[in-house]
Amino acid sequence: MNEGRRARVLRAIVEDYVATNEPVGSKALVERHGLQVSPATIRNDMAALEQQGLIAQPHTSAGRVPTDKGYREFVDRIDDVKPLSAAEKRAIARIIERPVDIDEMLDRTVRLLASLTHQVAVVQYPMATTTAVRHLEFVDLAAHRLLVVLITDSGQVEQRIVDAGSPLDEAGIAALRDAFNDALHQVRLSRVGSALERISVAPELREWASAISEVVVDLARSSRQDRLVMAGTANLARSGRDFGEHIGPLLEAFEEQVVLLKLLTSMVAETGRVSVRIGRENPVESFASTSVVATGYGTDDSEAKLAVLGPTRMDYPTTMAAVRAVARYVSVILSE
Amino acid sequence: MNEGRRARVLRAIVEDYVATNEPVGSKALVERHGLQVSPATIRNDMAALEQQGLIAQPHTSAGRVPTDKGYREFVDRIDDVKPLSAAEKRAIARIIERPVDIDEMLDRTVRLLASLTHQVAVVQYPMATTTAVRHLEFVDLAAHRLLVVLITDSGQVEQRIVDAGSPLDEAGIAALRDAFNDALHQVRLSRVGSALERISVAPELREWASAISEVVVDLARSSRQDRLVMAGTANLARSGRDFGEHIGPLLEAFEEQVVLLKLLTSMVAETGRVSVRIGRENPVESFASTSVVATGYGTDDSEAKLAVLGPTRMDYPTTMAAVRAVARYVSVILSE
DNA sequence: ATTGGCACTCATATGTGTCGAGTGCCAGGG
DNA sequence: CCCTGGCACTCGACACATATGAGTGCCAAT
Repeated sequence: MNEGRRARVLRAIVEDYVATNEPVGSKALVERHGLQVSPATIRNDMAALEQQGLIAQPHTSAGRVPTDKGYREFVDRIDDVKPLSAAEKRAIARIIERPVDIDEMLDRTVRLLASLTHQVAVVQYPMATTTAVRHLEFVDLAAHRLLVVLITDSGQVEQRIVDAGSPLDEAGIAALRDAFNDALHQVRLSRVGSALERISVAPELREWASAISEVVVDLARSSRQDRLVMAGTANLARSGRDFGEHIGPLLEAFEEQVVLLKLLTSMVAETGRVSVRIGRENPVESFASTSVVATGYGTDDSEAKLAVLGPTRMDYPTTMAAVRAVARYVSVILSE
Repeated sequence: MNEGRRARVLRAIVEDYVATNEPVGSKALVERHGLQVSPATIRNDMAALEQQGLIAQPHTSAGRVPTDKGYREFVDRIDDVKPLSAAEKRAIARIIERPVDIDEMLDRTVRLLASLTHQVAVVQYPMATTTAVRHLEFVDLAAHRLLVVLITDSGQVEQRIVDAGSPLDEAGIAALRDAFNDALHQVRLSRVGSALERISVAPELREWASAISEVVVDLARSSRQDRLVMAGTANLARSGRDFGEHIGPLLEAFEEQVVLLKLLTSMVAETGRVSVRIGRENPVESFASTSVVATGYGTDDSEAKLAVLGPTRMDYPTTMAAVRAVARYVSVILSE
């Protein structure tokens, strides 16, 4: 039995099924793909593929459909990711270039990715590991409450409210502001914790200082890293059938950013490499018929992930190409 | 023909239809609602109601279904909004109280509203009209680029990048920072524009100053007002059928925040009053079978809107009660 | 104004038969 | 050993007919 042809058959089945969303039979296969053998031969191959668990038939005497394992095989065999068309490349460059700020850029990026792939796109906020504290600002909100604003030299701004019980006057705030800025100016986010250990303030400010320290450490650690932007949920409706109608739990999972974040970080994907999780390969039950195509982006010192989510019956080559291309463009822009 | 009973019949039809999602017939009505008349009588009433365009039948010899106009009548007749259960009230108080910051609070609020109503919830960021500038911070990002951070005394933080072509050194940044903070400290957001007219800087900083001014004015004007938080899209899947399967355009509209914002602001709703738009009453085509229950929240000087979106076939009393209650609680918290 | 009776409508469910795509298997040929 | 053509078989999809019953509108009687 011809080994190379069997691989071609699998590829053909995946492609046809993705294109038509109908189980593909032996006859249609030879016609649409110019295979130089008879349908009967293909049937034998298909029987073998089914034996290996790569394809399955929805019911007796129907065509074959790829299984998760079949898609996996298919994806693993893609060696040269097909490049995007020139038009698409231009679109990417045009849309992403010259962003107003980070939020704006991520927003555009995620929309772009969604519209390129016709799927749901997700982008994680990037965090620069070399990012350092630029400035801390304290704003007196009302009695007992202080707004802490952390500005980094990569242009991120984080804020949180601190409430330490005892009142605080203008002079106190000024003293704290100076103390913290002295201690933290130009300190990397990853070192904020240790830098704060040797901060010294007047005794009556101790309580506030420790409360603030706690918050600042927290801000520095989780700075945006735990946020996601998403777009393209409307595309879910179009490909609704593909999820076996279990679209509800999926939408829920999408809203639960924690789940998505976990999923993304669990996909190792060193930058530049596109990794794929297919259907039940995902550790989440509601993703049983969902695939995730993810990759890292950003520069060495500013790593984050972006991904596309869609039905297992998805155009993997195109999606992977889009994900890779967008990640590269964004990385370039970010490194400037 | 008994006038009062006819109103009761309409109410009963709406309630039953909302509960069962099936056209309701004359017989079932008398049974489920203990009306002391025969089905034939109800049929006469129904004929009259249909005459007025309040109800309709999907096809001959099926039960009746409320029309948009019917729902409208029903909603207008709700005088005393039924209060929430004690348990629900406690849940609201517990979830919203003691927020870490505004973002956190709005996030919680919108999720709460979604889970209370089992619909999609939307909350607009509040803007205090009396809010004033607390501090402006300029961060040097790279050559030619400056991050402008605006901090208000209500604790909002806004940022944007300015790029004015010519380089700028540390001293220049410091000069600008001082000039702008002098001019704007404690100035209300609504007056930022005029306050900036009389700012004066060294000639070589003119170009930068005007670029920055433009950005700051923009920040002050649109400060967050144009952002929405949303939750509960998963609920769309559950009530999918109700939208006649046209769920796609709906999801699109939901992603297009501009549309939603316009819709919300077009619903006059003075604070404390819950207003309802039913189906085609909405000026947006894709909302043909969607209802919006909205209200204002916040204090006098800090107005914004929140709303619940769902199928026209929606439990209006409960939804309206939830919207009103949540708006009140949030207003109280905000005013502190 | 209300009621019971009655004929009528029509969406839905159920059953039956046909059709055809697709399969598995087998025996024959290169 | 692999490929091929042939053949019987399976079973979903579709069309069609029929039965069911909820619900209606109208009318004459109260």
